[in-house]
Amino acid sequence: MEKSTKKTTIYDLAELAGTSPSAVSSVLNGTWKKRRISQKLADRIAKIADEQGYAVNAQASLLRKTRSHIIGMIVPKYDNRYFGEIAEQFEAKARAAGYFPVVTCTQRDPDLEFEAAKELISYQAECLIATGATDPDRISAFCDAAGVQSINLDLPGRGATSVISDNFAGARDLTNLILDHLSREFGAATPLHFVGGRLTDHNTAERLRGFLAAHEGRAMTLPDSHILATGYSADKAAAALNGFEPDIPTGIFVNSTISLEGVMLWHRKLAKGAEHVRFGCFDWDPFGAYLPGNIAMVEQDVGTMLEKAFNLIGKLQTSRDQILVPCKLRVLVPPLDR
Amino acid sequence: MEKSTKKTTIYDLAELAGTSPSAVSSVLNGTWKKRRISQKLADRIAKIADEQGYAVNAQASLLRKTRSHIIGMIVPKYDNRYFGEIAEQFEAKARAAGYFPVVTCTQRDPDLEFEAAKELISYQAECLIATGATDPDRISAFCDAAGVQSINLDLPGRGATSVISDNFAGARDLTNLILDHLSREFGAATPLHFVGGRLTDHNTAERLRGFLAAHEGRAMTLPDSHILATGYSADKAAAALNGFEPDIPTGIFVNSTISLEGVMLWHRKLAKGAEHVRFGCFDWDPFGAYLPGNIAMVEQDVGTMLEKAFNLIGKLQTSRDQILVPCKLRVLVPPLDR
DNA sequence: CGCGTATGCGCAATCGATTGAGCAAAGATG
DNA sequence: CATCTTTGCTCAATCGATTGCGCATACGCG
Repeated sequence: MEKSTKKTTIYDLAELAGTSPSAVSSVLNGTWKKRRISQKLADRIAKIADEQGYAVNAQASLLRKTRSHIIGMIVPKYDNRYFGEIAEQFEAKARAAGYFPVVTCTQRDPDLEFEAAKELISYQAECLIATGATDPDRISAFCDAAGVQSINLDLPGRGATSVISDNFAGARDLTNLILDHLSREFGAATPLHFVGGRLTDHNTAERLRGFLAAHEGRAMTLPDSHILATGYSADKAAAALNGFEPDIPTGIFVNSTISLEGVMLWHRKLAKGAEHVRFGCFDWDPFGAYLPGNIAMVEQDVGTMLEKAFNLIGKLQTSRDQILVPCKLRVLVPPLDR
Repeated sequence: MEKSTKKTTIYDLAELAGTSPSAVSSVLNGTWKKRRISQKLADRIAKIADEQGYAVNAQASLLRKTRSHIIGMIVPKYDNRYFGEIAEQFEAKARAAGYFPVVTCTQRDPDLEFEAAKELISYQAECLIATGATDPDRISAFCDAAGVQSINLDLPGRGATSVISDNFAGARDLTNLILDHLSREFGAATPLHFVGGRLTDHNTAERLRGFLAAHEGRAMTLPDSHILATGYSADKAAAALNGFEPDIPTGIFVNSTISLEGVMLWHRKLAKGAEHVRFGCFDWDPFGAYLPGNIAMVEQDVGTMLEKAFNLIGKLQTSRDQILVPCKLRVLVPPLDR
């Protein structure tokens, strides 16, 4: 056990084993059979390396090699289960495919996103998956210039192939489900409220489109005042609903779990009428499923989305397509009789 | 826009700018003033680098430099808000301190944990924070051998300084709170049930100790059957409670949010008695706060824990201390009159 | 003009691992 | 014994950026 601060290198090991650095290198990276190193020497080197607590210097190694096997992902937040699951499954799938995954969280900050992307490219990432990026096109443009493949996940861009949820269909189905439920439970349904998200954001726009389509399909006209796209913040969602005291059965389409937190803040403070509020949420959370009044949640199909994304890796991207992945509608209430 | 697959290097830029690689290097890494490069040449190089979409090769750069500024973290899962918050705050604090954070998720798999630690050390990480590691000592031993500092977070080890929550005090306070609440709301309290976790696990052991201490403090004897440390799985927690139909006011100490999911599974299926079940959970989840019957949650103080951990970085660890960080008790019910 | 100092920049060694090429010795073949 | 093949290993160039050192040229000053 040397106490030197310098790390052990293959040159140190070579000296200890009385052999050359190239022999050490090939033994430790598994190419020794190809290089006709004897089993005996290989064993000796491996033993010494183990004793010395040797770890290869990835910087030196990767500098020489042609491929890094690094694959990067940018994630905006870890404050919900969706991105957590994306990160976790991404890492698992990447490792299974022989990659070294590096995930970095960029707080929905466009500049940080870009910096992080640049850093990942500096580390010679072979592919970059930008998840929920605020400015995906800037990232894909830089990746293009650097000759690195990029893929958009969750939010589409025009600079690279995008794998996204089918927000329109998911939102339409969820809206229909809430409306149906209101009719069955209370005998009639009135137009829902739409809470959360930003209208300039692609996903919110698509979900609103599905929301409106469901209402149109029933020839229901939706008052403008029912659309409360207040952004991604619990407080803002709660503030937007503040003062709203539903005196008839009422349904709410909640856009994202963070908005759901806001809706719950409002809901629990309702003096009256809380018992005939029903809602559904576009996004899944295990505890969301147990909230009083929650009818259904839309779960995005993370596994399939990542599978599609991984299938794109290495393939020449011939188009800037959007790959739509259907969502799973999780119904939380027992079916009512009709 | 060259279409070559090879990446732009400082040599390419030097040629384009009609200067030397050393000038390019110093301009791009900010040391050009020290090297007395003229503003004019610096501007020209910066412009060309920008046009070419140049990104420094971190491998080459770090190989030459003495410090990597990389700091690694190992996280077991992203399936709850706790670890998500740890990862997010770690990255933010690391960046603020000028580090390049790399977080990797190891699925509670001891071998994967070790492999990931080794990889991070290969990348010349200067410090490794092992969060909730299954086998922290193996990791710190390897870090020691490689001359890399390691810190344990959330779960203690004997090989490195550990920053952990004060599980004992948190659990004792939560238990007392639930017992108090039962007394006030229903006039009397009976011994609680303890659901979730593994008794061999340090945190569960400490929490159980706090749980028992609170009962002892009231001279309550706890039947062995009340301790259901069924591991970290919602299904197992639900199964352990299966058949339990409380006919008197009942309190449950839920150890971790994943167990809370199981308790809710059981609770919502109760034929009767659900209305006098009260529980508290050791761990925080925003939606957990809105669950019917939930009295309080214990939130671990992630910010302070990470602060303490960051304060250790670079400091010579003179001891293998445990640094205890108090938890925050989040009371979810309005105070009852006495 | 002569000498000292400041300015601006390039040369070449270096970091640690990888890898094509090649050399020496042992073994096989006739 | 001579020649060819195989075995086992080493040499040295290389990846791209960093950095100590040193060489010009320009400038200041008496």
